Amino acid sequence: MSDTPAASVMDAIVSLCKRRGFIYPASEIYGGIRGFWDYGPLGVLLKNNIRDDWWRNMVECPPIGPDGQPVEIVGLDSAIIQHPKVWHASGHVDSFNDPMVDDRETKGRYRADHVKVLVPRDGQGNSFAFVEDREAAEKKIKRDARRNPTDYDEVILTTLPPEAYARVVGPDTRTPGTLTEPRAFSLMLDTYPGPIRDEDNKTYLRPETAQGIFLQFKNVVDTTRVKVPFGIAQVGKSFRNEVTPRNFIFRSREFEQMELEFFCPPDDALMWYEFWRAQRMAWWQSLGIDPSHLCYRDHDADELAFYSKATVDIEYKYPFTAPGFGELEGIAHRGDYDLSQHAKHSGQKLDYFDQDLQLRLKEQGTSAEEIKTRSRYVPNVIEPSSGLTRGVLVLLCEAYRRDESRPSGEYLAFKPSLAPVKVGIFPLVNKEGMPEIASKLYMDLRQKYTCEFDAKQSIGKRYARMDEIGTPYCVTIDGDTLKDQTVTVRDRDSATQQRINIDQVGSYLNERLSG
RNA sequence: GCGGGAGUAGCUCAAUGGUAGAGCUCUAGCCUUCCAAGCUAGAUGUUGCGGGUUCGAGUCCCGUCUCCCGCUCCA
Repeated sequence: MSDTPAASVMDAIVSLCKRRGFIYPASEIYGGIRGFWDYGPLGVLLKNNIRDDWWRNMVECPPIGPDGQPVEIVGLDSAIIQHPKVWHASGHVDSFNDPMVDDRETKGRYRADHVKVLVPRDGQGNSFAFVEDREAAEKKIKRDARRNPTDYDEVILTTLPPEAYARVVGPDTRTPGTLTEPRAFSLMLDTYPGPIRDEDNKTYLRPETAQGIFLQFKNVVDTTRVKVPFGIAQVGKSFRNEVTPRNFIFRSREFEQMELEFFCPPDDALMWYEFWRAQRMAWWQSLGIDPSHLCYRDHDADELAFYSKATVDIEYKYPFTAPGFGELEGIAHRGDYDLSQHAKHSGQKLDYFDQDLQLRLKEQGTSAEEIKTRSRYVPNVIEPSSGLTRGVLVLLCEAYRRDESRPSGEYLAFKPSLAPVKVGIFPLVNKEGMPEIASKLYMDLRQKYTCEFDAKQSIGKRYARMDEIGTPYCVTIDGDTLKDQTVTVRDRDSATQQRINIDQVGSYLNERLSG
């Protein structure tokens, strides 16, 4: 990428995406709607190409496991809307509803349940709030209230009645009464299935596809021949009320995820976590992303969800985070949290009887009692969860090139197999039999590849157009084709040409576009 | 949600309170034997939206929406 400032690189990418039909603002003719984007003719091709590659490498041709055998993964497409109890069981209703308070004076914002308050025991005078720095609050007590901190009790802000807020001094100010009352931030989008809008009907648009997988774990085990360890993969839309949708499609309120829930025996969970951690990085690199633009970020212990034993993010160096990185995929060791939660809330048994393990333990001479307890368990889950729409953004950022020496000035260097359009087919001149030959070649190639036939304007303009949308190859029929059946194939990245026989075009493309 | 900046053709941008423009793109035709060539013609605007001030508003004022930057948030 050039040394242009990050903002201008992003602006150029956003502009190119609209100009050439990759991504448009949603509802644009009505002024747009915050956090939503539409994928245009080329955008949907690019997105589908990433999705199909993921599906192929997960479900149809999964990687080879640690034991040398291909891992077993099946697909699923669950509903976006599920029973409301699902989201209580999963923890989303509680954890996605953090009450927040704002400080009108300092413009700070705090999670209300993280704010603690020192309240005078005799009820006289102001109270002093703090988040972590209790000493600062005590200092204010001594200096501003001229009292002893031991005269105060520590309470959580949310336990105070609303009328008490007027006498609370915010964490980063010395004036009382600047804090707003806690406001709930619901990070899930509500919906009311059924013709009558009734609070009893209230449920949510899923904030992740994963829960649908857990809900069908039992059905998949009972109705297909899978055996633990195995995975269930799903691609689909998810919805979150992000406080601040920002950075093009990076953080939007409707987005698309590619998630795998991999179920394994508790004893092997750490091994599978390491396995997927490596596999997922390898997959992103296989899409043509420069390894130096990707990194792992292990979550610190205090950052982990309470049920997670380990979580790592795969991050990408986006133009708007550079030189830092931003999240692309998370791989979480979720323990047995999800299945246990749903077992508890639904009253259904979601454990698994492991016959293979039973047999192995028997061979090892384990006691009958131990075999019994160890071969029935709630599987642990390793969850590689990636953003498909973030993947689109990453490939656009990664492919974007500036080259002033080119007619187009900029082009997209997608890995050929992922490019929205694979081949441009042009008659050099729109006469003398060339259009007919080009048209015939187009009709032939379109059976296998996304192709564009273009006979308009100068050849340079046509090449430039193809550069801008990232088409890796252009086949041109010229005067020589009429004499010796040869055509030129132009390579996008080098802008050089090669002359081959028209009959070899299919195999030429085959070699370069498969994988 | 807060603060700052911005919004004019598909894109990039002009226009002292006085007739809304340019370049590129795009379309049609001519021309053209390899990199946005040339010629001709054409299309695209309720100046984000809604009010107000004014004889007259793209321009000034108010509201609102969207985008960008910084906070905040992102189990």
